[in-house]
Amino acid sequence: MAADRYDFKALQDKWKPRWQAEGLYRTGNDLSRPKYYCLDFFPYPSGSGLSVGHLRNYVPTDVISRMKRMQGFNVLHPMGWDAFGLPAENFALQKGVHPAITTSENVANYKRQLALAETSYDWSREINSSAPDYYRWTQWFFLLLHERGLAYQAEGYQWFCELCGTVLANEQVENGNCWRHEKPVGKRKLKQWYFRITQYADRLLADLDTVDWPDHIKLMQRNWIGKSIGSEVTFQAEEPGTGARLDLPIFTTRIDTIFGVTYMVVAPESPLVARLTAPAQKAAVDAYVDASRAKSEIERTSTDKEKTGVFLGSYAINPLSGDRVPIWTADYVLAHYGTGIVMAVPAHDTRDYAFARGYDLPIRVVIMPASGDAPEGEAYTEPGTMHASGRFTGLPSPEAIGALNAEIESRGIGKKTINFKFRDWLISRQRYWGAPIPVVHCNGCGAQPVPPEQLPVVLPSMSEFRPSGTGKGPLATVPEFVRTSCPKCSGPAERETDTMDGFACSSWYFLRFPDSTNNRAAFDRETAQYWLPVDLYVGGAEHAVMHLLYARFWTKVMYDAGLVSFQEPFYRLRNQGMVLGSDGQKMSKSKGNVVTPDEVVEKYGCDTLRAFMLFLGSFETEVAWSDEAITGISRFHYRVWDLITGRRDSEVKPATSPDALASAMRELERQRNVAIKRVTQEVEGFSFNTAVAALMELSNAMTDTSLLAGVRGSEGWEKAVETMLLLLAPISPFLSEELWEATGRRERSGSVHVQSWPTWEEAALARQTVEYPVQINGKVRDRVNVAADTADDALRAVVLARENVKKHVEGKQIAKFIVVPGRLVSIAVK
RNA sequence: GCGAGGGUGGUGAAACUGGUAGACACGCUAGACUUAGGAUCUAGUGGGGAAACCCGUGGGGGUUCGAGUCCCCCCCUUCGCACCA
Repeated sequence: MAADRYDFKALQDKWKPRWQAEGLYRTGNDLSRPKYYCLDFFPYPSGSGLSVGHLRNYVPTDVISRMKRMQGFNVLHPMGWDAFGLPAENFALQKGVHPAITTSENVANYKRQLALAETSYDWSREINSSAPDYYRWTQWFFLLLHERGLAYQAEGYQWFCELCGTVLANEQVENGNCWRHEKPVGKRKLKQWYFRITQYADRLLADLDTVDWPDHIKLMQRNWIGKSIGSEVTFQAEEPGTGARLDLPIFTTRIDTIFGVTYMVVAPESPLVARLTAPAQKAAVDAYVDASRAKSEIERTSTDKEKTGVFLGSYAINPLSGDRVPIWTADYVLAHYGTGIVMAVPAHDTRDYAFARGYDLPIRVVIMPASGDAPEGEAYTEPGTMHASGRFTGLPSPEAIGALNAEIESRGIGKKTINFKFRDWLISRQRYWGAPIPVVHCNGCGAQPVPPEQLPVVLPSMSEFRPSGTGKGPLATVPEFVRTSCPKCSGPAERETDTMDGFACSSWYFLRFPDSTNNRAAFDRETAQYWLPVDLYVGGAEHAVMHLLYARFWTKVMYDAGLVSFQEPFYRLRNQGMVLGSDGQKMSKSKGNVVTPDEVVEKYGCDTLRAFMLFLGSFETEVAWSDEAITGISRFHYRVWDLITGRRDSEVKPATSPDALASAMRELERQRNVAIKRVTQEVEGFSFNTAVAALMELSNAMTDTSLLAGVRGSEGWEKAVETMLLLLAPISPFLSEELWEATGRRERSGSVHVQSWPTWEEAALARQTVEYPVQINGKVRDRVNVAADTADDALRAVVLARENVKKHVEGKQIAKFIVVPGRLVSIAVK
């Protein structure tokens, strides 16, 4: 038998090198077997290393990968590094070391810590997005998007933090503040590269129906895309002074309220403001426009703030009612949504209502509620019956929308339109640590893509790469990088000096793992065809929109280009909950509540860390770390050890009768089958905490049984031991392997980790006798034990003969007698 | 404000399509063992009560033989979005 006492340290030292030598975690190349691609979100290897919080997803995906391997799947479970990007660069700046160096140090630390948890990654497929042989292909995808008209350059306002001296990505602006300084940021107008993701809006929306993702994530994407169906209608305005006619196109989802328009609003940023301002109003309007530009985004968008605006001094004609209404500018209208111009209907829009009340503008009711009168003191925003709306009066408003759309279309002044809230993806960064955008600017030929055979455009090694704050990236200061020749005319030209958003790197990395060393293509089509889409994708909900939307977009572009045959990259998605410190707060160095895998493995061992990560609580909810609760798992491992190594054999007592022994063994066999079913289904269904509980129940049942003489060594006992170790293998790999060996099984059939996953028999789950609680008028009054196959009539007779039942039924009428098979008996009396 | 989650013992949590609320643990209580340990084992542990019973899943109503689960109203809380016309 094995060592006397469970010694996790010794087991780790023993098995780690053996498994490595045996190549236990290498992905199989037999493409005829069914595959399972289990992927974790692409991590940024941060300087602070892993806390146990990071293991909240790495352990569960590892457990599933291990179970799937045992179930006969060819499993791809890889890991790589999202090493390009602002966090990596900022960390390097802070340390005063080149990001290539900090990145490789951080990666080494991450790998060391992941090894502590014995995650079964196939490290031969490791990738790093900052390596030239990776970003070469990121650039290649840029060219693909460019070739398909999906990458373009345009002037745009971008967040700019004066304190950082650089532009910021949208995701680095939190509530209008810079994430590093918590100071409001403004916007600067710069020429930027964009990806035309909005062209895929409809498909990004529709295909959400085809994937197995959490509903709230789908919802967040739907809201982010923000599809709204409405109408575009052109109003006519008169330019003050010249009297020239000006088109004022507006977007509305409520064209049925168009007869209620009492004024128009143009966003302050709109160039139309200047043209529509009458000389008498110029001073006031200019002051207003300047003031609103100076406002921070929070001030502007806060909903409870009073709405402000200025009359331009000009008027527009409502093409349907013929009304002449004043035109205002007000910053509650956003320049970038719809046309940046709004028809204001105070009677039926809460914002217009608030504004109209503030500036004493007329309110005209044109929709009546189905019952009663229009509400006083607020806008009526529900559908209703058309009122005071010319020939449309009397129609239900949803019908009127169709009729009005037909009307404006036939008159050529508008049409039904769809609008989206989200915008094209701004990908240029005036930063150093990213994939250079593979474009060359030529005076004669304009912006030219770098020919694919010239990739990668290598990021030059620089010692001074601090952002300049000039709106030009650090690469602009490297003449050898900038100076080049035009791929088209061969004349002198300059390289683009912006780098790509880090999200570009993570938009295709899942395609690289199946074929991570390919130097002829980003991926091999046949291999990709076999492995993709990803079967299970696990990570934090903070990427609900950005990364998951971008990756879906790239996948669809690849599909359109005929490169892949699937339209969605991630079939099944799950988000883990956060692990808080034992004080219930987010783990952070400054709070001193960070728990690292290092200290836990040192104190309790890898198996206990793994099982405890699963046992903490349900997978998707937030949980607090607990130093006390982990002892429960630790004890469980000790108990399993003692149970199987027979350390408690001295306590064995003879069975009271042969019957008692036989029925104990039957019960053990039932429990064994229950455990197989529960662990299998609960791991599959991400209910890891109850899967661990199921193993504890099996262990408890085995403990009870093992104390009877004649159990140990019996066939039934050996089956139970075997099942226990197989079910435990994905969760506690060291303990199960050691016991597998100690019981002679490894010698016969190899590692526990290469065994077939056990299966259960449905018939073996049934108990021979069933205890029925008896409810009388909803209260449990008695319990009866009967054979499981007792017929309802016989059961009724047994129940009614019981003293406790008689007591409650006597002298009353039995209105109902309900038997829920295997569950309970319920009697209704009156 | 809008949208989506969530409120269950002293604690973390279980509970399939409406079917014994609290599985599994932590903690606690009592006992055993003892080369005295923050170890291990045994028993108990939702609250009240000697018991019969009564009460109990945020609060209040309802449907049902039966409600943590379904319906209506309200409170608290976390997370998204935040003037999207």
